Amino acid sequence: MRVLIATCEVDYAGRLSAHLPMAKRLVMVKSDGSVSIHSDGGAYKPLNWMGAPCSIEVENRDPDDDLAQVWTVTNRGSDTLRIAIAEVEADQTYDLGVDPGLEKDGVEKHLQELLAAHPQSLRDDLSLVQREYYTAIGPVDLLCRAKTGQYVAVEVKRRGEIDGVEQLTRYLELMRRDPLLSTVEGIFAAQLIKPQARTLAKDRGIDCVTVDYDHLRGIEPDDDRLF
Amino acid sequence: MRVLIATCEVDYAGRLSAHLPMAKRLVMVKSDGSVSIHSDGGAYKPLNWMGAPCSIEVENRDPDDDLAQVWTVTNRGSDTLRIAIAEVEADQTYDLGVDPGLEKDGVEKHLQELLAAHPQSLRDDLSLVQREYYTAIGPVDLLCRAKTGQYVAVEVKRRGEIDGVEQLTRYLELMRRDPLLSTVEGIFAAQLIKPQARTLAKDRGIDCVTVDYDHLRGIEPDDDRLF
DNA sequence: GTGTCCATTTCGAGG
DNA sequence: CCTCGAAGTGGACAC
Repeated sequence: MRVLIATCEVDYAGRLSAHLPMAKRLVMVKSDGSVSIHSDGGAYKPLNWMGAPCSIEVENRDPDDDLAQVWTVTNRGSDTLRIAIAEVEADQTYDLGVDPGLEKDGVEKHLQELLAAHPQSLRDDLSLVQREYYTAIGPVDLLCRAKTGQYVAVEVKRRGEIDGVEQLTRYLELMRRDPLLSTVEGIFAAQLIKPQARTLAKDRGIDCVTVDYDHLRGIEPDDDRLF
Repeated sequence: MRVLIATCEVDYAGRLSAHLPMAKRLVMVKSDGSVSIHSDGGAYKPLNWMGAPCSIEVENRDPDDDLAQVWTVTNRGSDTLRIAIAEVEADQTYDLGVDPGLEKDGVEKHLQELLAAHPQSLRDDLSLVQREYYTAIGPVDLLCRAKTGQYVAVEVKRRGEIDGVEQLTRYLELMRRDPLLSTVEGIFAAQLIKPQARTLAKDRGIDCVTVDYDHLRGIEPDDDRLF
């Protein structure tokens, strides 16, 4: 990885056009060729960038020139990033090796697994029919069945917002065209459900259930005998 | 801005849990206190980060210890980022000043402005009633009216996908409850419309129009006399 | 502050 | 390869 601190002006032309006036910034060049230009503020997102794969062409200018170097970064498409460097304050290259990678825990998939193992925590008369039940327009997170035989489709979200309700509505609409599932009900399950989503769900006849991730994770298989 | 190259192990606990094994990485500390940890690959997104506002507490360890320093970064919520540093290869601080900022051209807002100025390019009998017409659930990009008096709601996207059709559908459903707008029609306008979105729009009785940004931008005010 | 929507979103999974 | 959905999404803007 190469890290420059340089006074530069940047122009991007591609999916949109963008311009950065001359100022001192950090330029990061990764070993895959990707380039990102960071300022000393804002979030982690760079001001400008070019993702890999791309190629960098460097043009050196005369010492008398206002510009020391001009980089032209292009990718396979028609995107172009032009970095005009007036002055370089630092230029270091480091060998970081390959990163062993990030391990995550607590995302939607995990929540879905826990609910698939304990559908009673959604409603005590439910049992699992299938996880990732495939419809023509996408997979329903959980398909369950009540003791009465009634089918129930469950959409699982980490945070319950309007989009999730729309998604479940589409699934329900499609599933109900199948005679076997003509009366399928919907449950919208999330760790936190926003009021707007709750309102829309109610309007659509969909039940909302908030789930406690930590509590679910604490349920040991042995605890099932309590039912 | 402070830039470290350090062999470190990182743990994040907050909206999820995440762990990074010991490896050499770049640690960027911005003057607002935000921290991001980058590897030498992937896109611009860091492996882990903590956005401002946050505070950093540094604990120095014994020289004999396996760890040189342990940073604990916390924000106002309950998020915690723990950076355990075994070895520091580089540690530089630079004064970058405040960035003059990015100027963009070609995003959805511009497309919306151009279409507001030339609604005939969507359908030749349309004139603009209002841009950003506010409904209770969000703003409709363009509200237009045909020569017959018929109202037309337009949703503008850079790329037309299913979400955009859902969005316009929600607006239409709500607007039609208003007697004045009870027959409002919908137009889905984008530079590129994906087949699934086109199919869904057709099913909902919504017209699709693909628009050419460069061509629209080329229409001079004088050209209007051609109508 | 909350709510909604855009983004050069990035990222990953699945067909 | 594309398509779709999730993200610690982040960021802007209106209410």
